[in-house]
Amino acid sequence: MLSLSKKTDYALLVLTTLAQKPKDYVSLRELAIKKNLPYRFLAQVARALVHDGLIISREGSGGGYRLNRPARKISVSDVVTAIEGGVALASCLSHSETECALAVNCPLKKGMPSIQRMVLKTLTKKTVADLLAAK
Amino acid sequence: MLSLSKKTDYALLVLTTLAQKPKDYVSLRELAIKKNLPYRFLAQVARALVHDGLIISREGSGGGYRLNRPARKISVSDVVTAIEGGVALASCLSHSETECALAVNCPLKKGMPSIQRMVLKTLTKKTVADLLAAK
DNA sequence: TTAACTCGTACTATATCAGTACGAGTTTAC
DNA sequence: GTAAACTCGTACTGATATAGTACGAGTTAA
Ligand code: SF4
Ligand code: SF4
Repeated sequence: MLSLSKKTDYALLVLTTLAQKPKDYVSLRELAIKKNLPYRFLAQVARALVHDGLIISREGSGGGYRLNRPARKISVSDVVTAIEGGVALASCLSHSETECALAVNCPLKKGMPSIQRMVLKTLTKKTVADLLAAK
Repeated sequence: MLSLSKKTDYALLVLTTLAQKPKDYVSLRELAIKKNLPYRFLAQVARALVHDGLIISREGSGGGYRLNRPARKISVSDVVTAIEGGVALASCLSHSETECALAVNCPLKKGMPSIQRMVLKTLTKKTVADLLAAK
Protein backbone atom coordinates (compact mmCIF):
# COMPACT_ATOMS: atom_id res chain seq x y z
CA MET A 1 0.00 0.00 0.00
CA LEU A 2 1.44 3.32 -1.07
CA SER A 3 1.30 5.47 2.03
CA LEU A 4 2.91 8.14 4.11
CA SER A 5 4.72 6.88 7.17
CA LYS A 6 3.19 7.24 10.58
CA LYS A 7 5.94 9.68 11.41
CA THR A 8 4.85 11.89 8.56
CA ASP A 9 1.26 11.61 9.65
CA TYR A 10 2.24 12.66 13.16
CA ALA A 11 4.29 15.49 11.76
CA LEU A 12 1.29 16.84 9.91
CA LEU A 13 -0.76 16.43 13.05
CA VAL A 14 1.76 18.43 15.05
CA LEU A 15 1.95 21.12 12.41
CA THR A 16 -1.79 21.56 12.11
CA THR A 17 -2.01 21.71 15.88
CA LEU A 18 0.68 24.36 16.07
CA ALA A 19 -1.03 26.22 13.24
CA GLN A 20 -4.03 26.70 15.48
CA LYS A 21 -1.94 28.70 17.94
CA PRO A 22 0.69 30.23 15.66
CA LYS A 23 2.08 32.60 18.27
CA ASP A 24 2.32 30.31 21.26
CA TYR A 25 4.97 27.85 22.15
CA VAL A 26 3.09 24.61 22.55
CA SER A 27 4.32 21.87 24.84
CA LEU A 28 4.77 18.62 23.00
CA ARG A 29 4.31 16.49 26.07
CA GLU A 30 1.00 18.13 26.69
CA LEU A 31 -0.05 17.41 23.13
CA ALA A 32 1.15 13.84 23.42
CA ILE A 33 -0.91 13.28 26.52
CA LYS A 34 -3.99 14.93 25.10
CA LYS A 35 -3.84 12.88 21.91
CA ASN A 36 -2.57 9.82 23.70
CA LEU A 37 0.51 9.52 21.51
CA PRO A 38 4.00 8.27 22.44
CA TYR A 39 5.84 11.41 23.54
CA ARG A 40 9.38 10.25 22.81
CA PHE A 41 8.40 9.30 19.32
CA LEU A 42 6.67 12.61 18.73
CA ALA A 43 9.76 14.38 20.00
CA GLN A 44 11.84 12.75 17.28
CA VAL A 45 9.37 13.94 14.73
CA ALA A 46 9.34 17.45 16.12
CA ARG A 47 13.11 17.63 16.13
CA ALA A 48 13.23 16.65 12.48
CA LEU A 49 10.84 19.48 11.75
CA VAL A 50 13.03 21.88 13.69
CA HIS A 51 16.06 20.62 11.84
CA ASP A 52 14.43 21.46 8.52
CA GLY A 53 13.30 24.85 9.75
CA LEU A 54 9.57 24.17 9.61
CA ILE A 55 9.09 24.89 13.28
CA ILE A 56 11.01 26.64 16.02
CA SER A 57 11.67 25.27 19.45
CA ARG A 58 12.18 27.01 22.73
CA GLU A 59 13.82 25.00 25.42
CA GLY A 60 13.18 25.12 29.11
CA SER A 61 10.14 25.61 31.21
CA GLY A 62 7.33 27.28 29.35
CA GLY A 63 8.98 26.30 26.12
CA GLY A 64 7.74 24.15 23.30
CA TYR A 65 7.28 24.52 19.58
CA ARG A 66 5.72 26.97 17.20
CA LEU A 67 5.59 27.38 13.45
CA ASN A 68 8.56 29.07 11.83
CA ARG A 69 6.44 30.47 9.01
CA PRO A 70 2.75 30.76 8.12
CA ALA A 71 0.92 27.46 7.71
CA ARG A 72 0.19 28.28 4.09
CA LYS A 73 3.93 28.35 3.44
CA ILE A 74 4.45 24.84 4.75
CA SER A 75 3.68 22.27 2.11
CA VAL A 76 3.09 18.58 2.57
CA SER A 77 6.12 18.09 0.39
CA ASP A 78 8.20 20.03 2.92
CA VAL A 79 6.99 17.68 5.62
CA VAL A 80 7.63 14.53 3.64
CA THR A 81 11.10 15.79 2.87
CA ALA A 82 11.82 16.63 6.50
CA ILE A 83 10.63 13.27 7.78
CA GLU A 84 11.18 10.75 5.02
CA GLY A 85 13.94 12.49 3.16
CA GLY A 86 12.04 13.18 -0.01
CA VAL A 87 10.17 11.51 -2.81
CA ALA A 88 11.69 9.04 -5.26
CA LEU A 89 9.04 7.00 -6.98
CA ALA A 90 11.74 4.92 -8.65
CA SER A 91 15.17 4.32 -7.27
CA CYS A 92 16.76 5.94 -10.32
CA LEU A 93 15.07 9.18 -9.23
CA SER A 94 16.85 9.27 -5.92
CA HIS A 95 19.80 11.58 -5.67
CA SER A 96 21.54 9.88 -2.80
CA GLU A 97 21.21 6.18 -3.54
CA THR A 98 23.23 4.26 -6.05
CA GLU A 99 21.53 4.21 -9.38
CA CYS A 100 19.54 1.23 -10.58
CA ALA A 101 21.51 -1.35 -12.53
CA LEU A 102 18.78 -1.44 -15.17
CA ALA A 103 19.09 2.23 -15.95
CA VAL A 104 20.73 1.49 -19.26
CA ASN A 105 18.03 0.60 -21.73
CA CYS A 106 15.21 0.81 -19.19
CA PRO A 107 11.94 1.58 -20.96
CA LEU A 108 10.67 3.38 -17.84
CA LYS A 109 13.59 5.60 -17.10
CA LYS A 110 12.51 8.37 -19.44
CA GLY A 111 8.90 8.37 -18.36
CA MET A 112 9.23 8.20 -14.59
CA PRO A 113 10.42 11.76 -13.94
CA SER A 114 7.18 13.12 -15.31
CA ILE A 115 5.10 11.13 -12.80
CA GLN A 116 7.46 12.11 -10.05
CA ARG A 117 7.10 15.77 -10.95
CA MET A 118 3.33 15.58 -10.96
CA VAL A 119 3.15 13.88 -7.59
CA LEU A 120 5.64 16.31 -6.17
CA LYS A 121 3.65 19.20 -7.53
CA THR A 122 0.56 17.93 -5.76
CA LEU A 123 2.40 17.60 -2.48
CA THR A 124 3.95 21.02 -2.92
CA LYS A 125 0.64 22.70 -3.61
CA LYS A 126 -1.07 21.30 -0.55
CA THR A 127 -0.16 23.18 2.59
CA VAL A 128 -0.79 22.76 6.27
CA ALA A 129 -3.20 25.69 5.97
CA ASP A 130 -5.19 23.78 3.36
CA LEU A 131 -5.43 20.81 5.65
CA LEU A 132 -6.87 22.98 8.37
CA ALA A 133 -9.17 24.91 6.06
CA ALA A 134 -10.87 21.69 4.97
CA LYS A 135 -12.19 21.41 8.51
CA MET B 1 11.60 8.13 1.32
CA LEU B 2 8.18 8.04 -0.32
CA SER B 3 8.54 5.52 -3.12
CA LEU B 4 6.97 2.79 -5.13
CA SER B 5 8.02 -0.71 -4.20
CA LYS B 6 10.49 -2.61 -6.34
CA LYS B 7 7.70 -4.98 -7.23
CA THR B 8 5.72 -2.10 -8.64
CA ASP B 9 8.75 -0.86 -10.51
CA TYR B 10 9.25 -4.31 -12.00
CA ALA B 11 5.57 -4.49 -12.86
CA LEU B 12 5.81 -1.27 -14.83
CA LEU B 13 8.92 -2.60 -16.49
CA VAL B 14 7.12 -5.76 -17.52
CA LEU B 15 4.12 -3.83 -18.77
CA THR B 16 6.14 -1.41 -20.86
CA THR B 17 8.05 -4.33 -22.29
CA LEU B 18 4.84 -6.15 -23.20
CA ALA B 19 3.48 -2.94 -24.63
CA GLN B 20 6.24 -3.01 -27.20
CA LYS B 21 4.93 -6.29 -28.61
CA PRO B 22 1.22 -6.05 -27.82
CA LYS B 23 0.22 -9.04 -29.90
CA ASP B 24 2.88 -11.53 -28.89
CA TYR B 25 3.05 -13.73 -25.85
CA VAL B 26 6.36 -12.83 -24.28
CA SER B 27 8.29 -15.32 -22.20
CA LEU B 28 8.99 -13.98 -18.75
CA ARG B 29 12.03 -16.14 -18.24
CA GLU B 30 13.53 -14.73 -21.39
CA LEU B 31 12.86 -11.20 -20.15
CA ALA B 32 14.32 -12.04 -16.76
CA ILE B 33 17.51 -13.33 -18.33
CA LYS B 34 17.82 -10.42 -20.72
CA LYS B 35 17.34 -7.86 -17.96
CA ASN B 36 19.19 -9.94 -15.42
CA LEU B 37 16.30 -9.97 -12.97
CA PRO B 38 15.24 -12.72 -10.55
CA TYR B 39 12.77 -14.79 -12.54
CA ARG B 40 10.78 -16.22 -9.64
CA PHE B 41 10.24 -12.80 -8.23
CA LEU B 42 9.15 -11.41 -11.58
CA ALA B 43 6.76 -14.33 -11.93
CA GLN B 44 5.03 -13.29 -8.71
CA VAL B 45 4.66 -9.80 -10.06
CA ALA B 46 3.31 -11.04 -13.37
CA ARG B 47 0.78 -13.26 -11.67
CA ALA B 48 -0.52 -10.36 -9.65
CA LEU B 49 -1.00 -8.46 -12.89
CA VAL B 50 -2.85 -11.40 -14.39
CA HIS B 51 -4.98 -11.62 -11.29
CA ASP B 52 -6.06 -8.01 -11.71
CA GLY B 53 -6.69 -8.47 -15.40
CA LEU B 54 -3.97 -6.13 -16.62
CA ILE B 55 -2.26 -8.85 -18.62
CA ILE B 56 -3.17 -12.25 -19.98
CA SER B 57 -1.10 -15.37 -19.63
CA ARG B 58 -0.81 -18.38 -21.85
CA GLU B 59 0.64 -21.47 -20.27
CA GLY B 60 2.79 -24.06 -21.90
CA SER B 61 5.54 -23.99 -24.42
CA GLY B 62 5.46 -20.90 -26.57
CA GLY B 63 3.34 -19.21 -23.92
CA GLY B 64 4.00 -16.14 -21.87
CA TYR B 65 2.23 -12.88 -21.21
CA ARG B 66 0.64 -10.12 -23.21
CA LEU B 67 -1.38 -7.02 -22.38
CA ASN B 68 -5.07 -7.51 -21.80
CA ARG B 69 -5.91 -4.03 -23.05
CA PRO B 70 -4.13 -1.17 -24.82
CA ALA B 71 -1.24 0.37 -22.92
CA ARG B 72 -3.03 3.71 -22.80
CA LYS B 73 -5.80 2.03 -20.81
CA ILE B 74 -3.44 0.77 -18.13
CA SER B 75 -2.75 3.45 -15.56
CA VAL B 76 0.01 3.57 -13.00
CA SER B 77 -2.74 3.58 -10.43
CA ASP B 78 -3.96 0.24 -11.79
CA VAL B 79 -0.49 -1.15 -11.35
CA VAL B 80 -0.03 0.18 -7.84
CA THR B 81 -3.40 -1.26 -6.94
CA ALA B 82 -2.58 -4.66 -8.42
CA ILE B 83 0.78 -4.89 -6.69
CA GLU B 84 0.55 -2.89 -3.49
CA GLY B 85 -3.17 -3.05 -2.97
CA GLY B 86 -3.91 0.61 -3.42
CA VAL B 87 -3.09 4.05 -2.11
CA ALA B 88 -3.85 5.23 1.42
CA LEU B 89 -1.82 8.29 2.29
CA ALA B 90 -3.11 8.14 5.85
CA SER B 91 -4.34 5.03 7.59
CA CYS B 92 -7.79 6.52 8.02
CA LEU B 93 -8.06 6.50 4.23
CA SER B 94 -7.63 2.77 3.98
CA HIS B 95 -10.75 0.75 3.47
CA SER B 96 -9.47 -2.52 4.78
CA GLU B 97 -7.49 -1.59 7.87
CA THR B 98 -8.91 -0.64 11.21
CA GLU B 99 -9.42 3.04 11.50
CA CYS B 100 -6.98 5.30 13.31
CA ALA B 101 -7.69 5.83 16.98
CA LEU B 102 -7.16 9.58 16.57
CA ALA B 103 -9.90 9.89 13.98
CA VAL B 104 -12.15 11.65 16.45
CA ASN B 105 -11.09 15.24 16.62
CA CYS B 106 -8.14 14.82 14.25
CA PRO B 107 -7.35 18.14 12.57
CA LEU B 108 -6.05 16.28 9.52
CA LYS B 109 -8.88 13.89 8.90
CA LYS B 110 -10.93 16.33 6.87
CA GLY B 111 -8.07 17.54 4.75
CA MET B 112 -6.33 14.30 3.85
CA PRO B 113 -8.86 12.95 1.36
CA SER B 114 -8.24 15.90 -0.91
CA ILE B 115 -4.52 15.15 -1.12
CA GLN B 116 -5.25 11.50 -1.61
CA ARG B 117 -7.59 12.30 -4.48
CA MET B 118 -5.05 14.51 -6.18
CA VAL B 119 -2.28 11.94 -5.95
CA LEU B 120 -4.63 9.23 -7.14
CA LYS B 121 -5.69 11.42 -10.04
CA THR B 122 -2.08 11.83 -11.09
CA LEU B 123 -1.46 8.11 -10.96
CA THR B 124 -4.68 7.41 -12.83
CA LYS B 125 -3.86 9.87 -15.58
CA LYS B 126 -0.43 8.44 -16.27
CA THR B 127 -0.58 5.29 -18.34
CA VAL B 128 1.89 2.70 -19.49
CA ALA B 129 1.60 4.24 -22.94
CA ASP B 130 2.70 7.60 -21.53
CA LEU B 131 5.73 5.98 -19.98
CA LEU B 132 6.74 4.56 -23.31
CA ALA B 133 5.97 7.69 -25.26
CA ALA B 134 8.42 9.68 -23.16
CA LYS B 135 11.15 7.60 -24.72
C1' DT C 1 17.05 24.31 42.92
C1' DT C 2 13.56 22.15 40.94
C1' DA C 3 10.11 21.62 37.61
C1' DA C 4 9.01 21.86 32.82
C1' DC C 5 10.70 21.83 28.78
C1' DT C 6 13.78 20.19 24.41
C1' DC C 7 17.98 17.61 22.47
C1' DG C 8 20.38 13.48 20.88
C1' DT C 9 21.72 8.85 20.37
C1' DA C 10 21.25 3.99 20.94
C1' DC C 11 18.58 0.23 21.34
C1' DT C 12 14.56 -3.18 20.29
C1' DA C 13 10.57 -5.35 18.47
C1' DT C 14 7.76 -5.91 14.58
C1' DA C 15 6.31 -5.49 9.87
C1' DT C 16 7.23 -5.12 5.21
C1' DC C 17 10.10 -6.00 1.27
C1' DA C 18 12.81 -8.61 -1.74
C1' DG C 19 13.93 -12.78 -3.05
C1' DT C 20 14.39 -18.13 -2.96
C1' DA C 21 12.68 -22.92 -2.83
C1' DC C 22 9.95 -26.33 -4.46
C1' DG C 23 6.84 -28.65 -6.94
C1' DA C 24 2.47 -28.95 -9.72
C1' DG C 25 0.03 -28.07 -13.90
C1' DT C 26 -0.33 -26.82 -19.09
C1' DT C 27 0.81 -26.66 -23.91
C1' DT C 28 3.74 -27.32 -28.06
C1' DA C 29 7.09 -29.81 -30.77
C1' DC C 30 9.34 -33.78 -31.95
C1' DG D 1 4.32 -40.10 -25.44
C1' DT D 2 7.69 -37.66 -23.62
C1' DA D 3 10.64 -33.88 -23.23
C1' DA D 4 11.02 -28.98 -23.28
C1' DA D 5 9.24 -24.52 -22.44
C1' DC D 6 6.16 -22.26 -20.30
C1' DT D 7 2.93 -20.47 -16.08
C1' DC D 8 0.78 -21.29 -11.31
C1' DG D 9 0.84 -21.23 -6.26
C1' DT D 10 2.38 -21.37 -1.69
C1' DA D 11 5.82 -21.41 1.84
C1' DC D 12 9.90 -20.04 3.47
C1' DT D 13 14.00 -16.84 4.49
C1' DG D 14 17.07 -12.85 4.91
C1' DA D 15 17.46 -7.96 4.83
C1' DT D 16 15.75 -3.53 5.60
C1' DA D 17 12.46 -0.11 7.26
C1' DT D 18 9.10 1.24 10.61
C1' DA D 19 7.48 2.33 15.04
C1' DG D 20 8.55 2.75 18.81
C1' DT D 21 11.42 2.69 23.91
C1' DA D 22 15.39 3.80 27.01
C1' DC D 23 18.32 6.87 28.95
C1' DG D 24 20.43 10.80 30.05
C1' DA D 25 22.16 15.56 29.01
C1' DG D 26 21.21 20.40 28.34
C1' DT D 27 18.19 24.74 28.87
C1' DT D 28 15.05 28.07 30.86
C1' DA D 29 11.54 30.09 34.10
C1' DA D 30 9.65 30.45 38.51
S1 SF4 E 1 16.04 2.55 -14.18
FE1 SF4 E 1 14.14 1.64 -14.78
S2 SF4 E 1 14.09 -0.06 -13.41
FE2 SF4 E 1 15.77 1.08 -12.59
S3 SF4 E 1 14.68 2.32 -11.13
FE3 SF4 E 1 14.64 3.60 -12.90
S4 SF4 E 1 12.75 2.98 -13.75
FE4 SF4 E 1 13.00 1.44 -12.23
S1 SF4 F 1 -7.23 10.25 11.66
FE1 SF4 F 1 -5.76 11.84 11.65
S2 SF4 F 1 -4.07 10.84 12.55
FE2 SF4 F 1 -5.43 9.14 12.19
S3 SF4 F 1 -4.73 8.54 10.19
FE3 SF4 F 1 -6.32 9.96 9.69
S4 SF4 F 1 -5.15 11.79 9.56
FE4 SF4 F 1 -3.68 10.45 10.43
